[in-house]
Amino acid sequence: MYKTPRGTQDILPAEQAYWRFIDQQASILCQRYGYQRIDTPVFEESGLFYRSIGAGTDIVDKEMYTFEDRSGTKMTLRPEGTAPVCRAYIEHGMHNLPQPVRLYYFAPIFRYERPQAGRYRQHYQFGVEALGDADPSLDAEVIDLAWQFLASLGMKMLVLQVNNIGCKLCRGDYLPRLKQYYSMHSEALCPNCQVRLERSPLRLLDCKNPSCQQIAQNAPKIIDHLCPQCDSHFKQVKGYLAYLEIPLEINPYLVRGLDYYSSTVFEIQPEGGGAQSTIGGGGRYDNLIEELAGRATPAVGFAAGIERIILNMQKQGIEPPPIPQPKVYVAYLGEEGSREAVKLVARLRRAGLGAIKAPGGRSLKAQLKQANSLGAAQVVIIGEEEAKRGSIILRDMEKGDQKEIPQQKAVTLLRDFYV
RNA sequence: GUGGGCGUGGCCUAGGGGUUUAAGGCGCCAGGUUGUGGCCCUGGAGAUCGAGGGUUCAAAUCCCUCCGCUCACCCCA
Repeated sequence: MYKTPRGTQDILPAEQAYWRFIDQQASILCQRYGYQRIDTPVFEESGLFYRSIGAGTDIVDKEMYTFEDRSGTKMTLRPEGTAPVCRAYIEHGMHNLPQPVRLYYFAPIFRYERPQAGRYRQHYQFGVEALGDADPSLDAEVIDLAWQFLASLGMKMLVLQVNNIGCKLCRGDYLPRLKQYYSMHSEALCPNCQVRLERSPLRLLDCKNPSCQQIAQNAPKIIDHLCPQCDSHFKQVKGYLAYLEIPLEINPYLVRGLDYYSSTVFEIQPEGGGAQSTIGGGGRYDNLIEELAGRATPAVGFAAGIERIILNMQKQGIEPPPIPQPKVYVAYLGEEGSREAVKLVARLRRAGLGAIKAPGGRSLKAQLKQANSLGAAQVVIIGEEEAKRGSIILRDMEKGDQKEIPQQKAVTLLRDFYV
């Protein structure tokens, strides 16, 4: 028997209410904030991700779904959303639009990882990107949007962690200090961190290994070594967030796993969340577009994992609004009844009212039983006699009473009921 | 990639060598008289007990291998 590939899942009708709800809240909010939807291809040339996410990151080194197409071009299933949006920004000359350009996406993401709670090989992310403006208020806007988004879903007890990981300038000064400090403790570092020391020293700070964490405690923090510009930027972002009344924690160890981030970075987690608790994160990537196209374009963005959001909604007992089901069920008896039922169901549907016809060849009792378990509020019954008479029986399932009415009145009556 | 737990009808579970022709609950279908739901009662369909191999007179039950699911590490959304 065929099954969903490892780490993927079917989103069954029973779960769709969550997805509709989240999708709706996201697009309503984006509209309100002036972010426009963009959809990019599910796969891109592999190079885009190598150059943006960075060799040496887990994503690029071991998590990408890469294949050659028939022409021999290396393609990769999108492992994150920012780089494709930047590619689109460049490709379509969006620097000619009023800056910043505000975009959002809701798209599947692919990473070859061992699946576990809240982690999938195909998962969905809702993300926003604001490209073409370096103003700190834009950082705050993106964080605010992220925060309001989660709040609009009814999520509570969220923690926002913020850090600033500096620009090239700060790092030029800071990284040597960091490396120097860590070189003194290199024997005590985990094997991973031995490698990080050379390849991505910043990420030494957020190693989860206990002994590494101890070392990190006394390590110089980049937050204390920001250049005047970054320092001021960070202060302003914090200031704006205070005006917006968004509580935050400064986490000097927060470093994101993608190389393109600079300056502001942030993550949102549920309070006391365990493994895979991060439901959203983002930050500035002021150098990414320049690296991809040569034109300096500051930008800031955010992305949230939908599956993790749903997981947390369920943990918090949040129920999404249900997806409306047809309220009218048309039961019938006999061939004549079936004909009339088909006609009536069609009339109802064309009038914009949800209706379903009973399956064939069942007793009236069975039909009513099904109507009940489908949650129909009104059942139309067309027996042979009613069919002859040109009438129908309209049964209110909640009250349990019914009346016979002329067929012509059915749509009108049921429409009233629908309102 | 590493480690733990688990694999019995669509779902949840019982059974841990012979009394099992694999049991129960949910769900599905049908009946409980003539054309009427929700409760109740009765019946039915539906399982090569994850796969392959081995031990044994006898395996869902014991052993091995593989596969899958799941949780955790790593990393991330």
